[in-house]
Amino acid sequence: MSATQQSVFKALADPTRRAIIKSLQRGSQTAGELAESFPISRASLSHHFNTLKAADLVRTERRGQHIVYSLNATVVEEATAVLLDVLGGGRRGKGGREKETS
Amino acid sequence: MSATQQSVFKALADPTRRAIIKSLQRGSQTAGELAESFPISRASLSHHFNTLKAADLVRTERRGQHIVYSLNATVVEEATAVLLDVLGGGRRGKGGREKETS
DNA sequence: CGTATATTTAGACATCTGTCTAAATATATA
DNA sequence: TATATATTTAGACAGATGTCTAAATATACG
Repeated sequence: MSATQQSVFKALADPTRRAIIKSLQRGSQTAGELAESFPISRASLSHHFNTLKAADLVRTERRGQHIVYSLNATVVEEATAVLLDVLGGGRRGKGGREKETS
Repeated sequence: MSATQQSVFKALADPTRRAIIKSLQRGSQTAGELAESFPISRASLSHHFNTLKAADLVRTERRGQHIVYSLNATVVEEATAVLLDVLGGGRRGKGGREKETS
């Protein structure tokens, strides 16, 4: 399954990471390709990649010297579902507390 | 309109604040009522309220000594739309607001 | 007015976060 | 092997975040 709900929302809280996600939505990219789109050091970018990987929002695959990043849309869907649940009217299981998968 | 996209995702990044939002989905509550549900001080809770208000995720209304908090579902919907946009394959919304409203 | 209740603000403090530069690791290729 | 390229890791640092206690503010009521 995915990482914790907490790690996903934490990852989504940074604008650079949201931009990375959005960029990957158009297709997989190597770390170097992504780096060309962002005005921060490659080391900082790598740090963001770690956060995104911890949330399972992106997957990686080595291709020669390069590492290819791709979006894991399933986790984005799960985050969407969490928000939709808040909107949904919430007659959840008989007065029971929702299990907050933090 | 709503606050920045950044303030909304920042607000959603904390599990206590997500729980507050979820609690308010069942109906408006006073600060004191909410405080009974969370094992942190009222001062800390008030701090979270400020973050949620900054994101326009909640609205307040004074009722006597009490302050009533209610969910602003519109902003939750907007956050959902941002995530759906990532999933959607980049179809543009009318109005063309592609700018990252960080 | 004076006191009780409800909530927020102020100040402090430890921890987390995003960034950087420098160094390390991994792969490709001459 | 030696060297170049790609990416990550290590260490440092300023600023943000979440929490607390104590004090301040706002309203209600005797």
